[in-house]
Amino acid sequence: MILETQIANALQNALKNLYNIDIEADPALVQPTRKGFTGDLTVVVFPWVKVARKSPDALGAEIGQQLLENLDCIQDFNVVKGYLNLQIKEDFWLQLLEQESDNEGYGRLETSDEAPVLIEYSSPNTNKPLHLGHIRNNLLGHSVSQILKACGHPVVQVNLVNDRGIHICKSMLAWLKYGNGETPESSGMKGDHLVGKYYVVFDQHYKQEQKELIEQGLTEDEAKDKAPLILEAREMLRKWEAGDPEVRELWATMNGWVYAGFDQTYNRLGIHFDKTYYESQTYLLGKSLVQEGLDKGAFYKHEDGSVRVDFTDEGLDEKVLLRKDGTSVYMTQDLGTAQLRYEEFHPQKMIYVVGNEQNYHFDVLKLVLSKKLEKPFGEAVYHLSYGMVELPSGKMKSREGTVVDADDLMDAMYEEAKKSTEALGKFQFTPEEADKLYEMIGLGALKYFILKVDPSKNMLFNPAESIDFNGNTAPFIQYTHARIRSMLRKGAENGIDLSANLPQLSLNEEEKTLINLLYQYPKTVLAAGDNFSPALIANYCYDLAKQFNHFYQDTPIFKEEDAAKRLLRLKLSRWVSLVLRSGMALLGIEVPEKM
RNA sequence: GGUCCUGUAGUUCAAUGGAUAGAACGAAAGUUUCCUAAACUUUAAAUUUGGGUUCGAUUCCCAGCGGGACUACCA
Repeated sequence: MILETQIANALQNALKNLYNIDIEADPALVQPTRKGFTGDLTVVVFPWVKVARKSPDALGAEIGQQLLENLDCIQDFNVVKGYLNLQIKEDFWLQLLEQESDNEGYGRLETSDEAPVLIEYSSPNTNKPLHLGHIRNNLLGHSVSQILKACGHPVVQVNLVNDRGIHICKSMLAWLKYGNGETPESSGMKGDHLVGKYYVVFDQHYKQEQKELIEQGLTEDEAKDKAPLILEAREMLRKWEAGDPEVRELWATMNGWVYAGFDQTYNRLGIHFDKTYYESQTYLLGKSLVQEGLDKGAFYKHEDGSVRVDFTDEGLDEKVLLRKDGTSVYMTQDLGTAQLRYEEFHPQKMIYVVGNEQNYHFDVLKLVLSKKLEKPFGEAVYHLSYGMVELPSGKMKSREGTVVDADDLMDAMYEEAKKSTEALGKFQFTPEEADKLYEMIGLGALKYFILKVDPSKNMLFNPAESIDFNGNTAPFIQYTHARIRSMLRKGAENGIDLSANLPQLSLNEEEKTLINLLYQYPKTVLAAGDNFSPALIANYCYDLAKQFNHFYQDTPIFKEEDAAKRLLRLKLSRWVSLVLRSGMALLGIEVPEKM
């Protein structure tokens, strides 16, 4: 941002001096020069053409002349149709290279001591294993956390596990009836998958019962409501809420299986939480807030006994906050956890990574907290709303069995990575090295595939086509990194000292383009933080790797006879490898030394 | 019905209101006695339609058409 800020300030002065125009010295007025034009940075002068009463070309020339005279960093300028293109002195680029090419923290700010940003993500139910939708959630949450840290914010990552409710009772009941005491140990099944299996078993039997009842003359709705299994499940939930020891014990056991399974999946994905909340431990808190709102007259008791809030004047509907039987709904619980988190962490911001199907819910949550309960943290609530992962057949539906299981998908990616690596047969890896590499490549490809898409947009996943390893993918970037690392090892073997200083020398086009691109990295990290968008980092890494490969293709390094040029190119390569590693780490993706 | 989101090459994705709309996959054609060819080069191929605002619109506004979500005492 150094250049942009300097130029923006000089631009402000120039416009004032030349035409008595006042503008904000906004660094965003200075943008990278578009490919195909001469220059490094560009100012668009159209906005001031009218006020200055000059032609775009004349205006650009006059401003350019002022900047040239007043700024040391500018070498030259040219004007094309109102675009003022500035060329930066090579000295600036060379100095940047000398200063930053071995800085592993390049592009990252020191953590400040401001109030933390709290980010909730994952938020699974304990009645079924994680699927592709959860993967997008988890990857986004983790990556945004890393990006915010890199922007200097203290971050607290939290999970909220929905561990109670009718859905869990369904799995429990089916296991009691049809499980024959099956456990993860006895079946060799991962705990979350085992519990998920009985959730499906429940649904199958439940459907069968409904069918029979309909044949006896009941309507579909009646059958759904009167089937013996659902009555039993409800009874079980009632017992759970009453604290029945047997039900509670089974609940604890089966949830324990699920947590063990989740932990494996989380570990493999490389994510962790600073704190995990459980709905069973927090759902009561919300009720006191609902009471508080009732006392204040912010909510009202409907004639059927439920507590509701009216937002018809905000263009929304009325929303139930407490069921007529006094039990809590999702909203009740979210009110409580928000309060709890505020008291525990006093965060400047509370980010909820939740799919866009819940936009309405979070509009209401925020309104209730800020407008109705007048909580100081209401405005801190931020819904990081992301798009659905769709299959060619449409949305994933767990009940219809059209889900892509998270563990299966990771296994498949590993196998793909293994297959491609073995097909190339380039290196002899030990079994341990190979295993690590396949995991790195397979999961990298998966993570990148998901994170490169703008979070707010829906995306498509086609299970029939495996995720690519070529083109705009993680393996492409990983490969570029590995290549550079290999060069650096060779350089070290040949006794090239990368800490030596560069003499005065000039840069070729390829080199300058690369340095210019590396200069963009810190800005990109900040932009990714402002927009909560790992996609910006992913696309940056791809551009950098692509540009490096282009450079590498026709620029000799070890064969270069001029030792100074050789040194420059190696330093530049090292810098690229560090930034690639740093950027990929922000996405939660590791890069190999060899592949 | 109401509210909101969305529409870019055959396909999957890019483009703070700025220049000639970028990539990748797929298709066609090339590059290896040379630092890792999971690479590189070249070709063909796109802004849903109609208005408006603007010096300038893929981007902002309005309308139509297409797709999706929400509109639960589920989460």
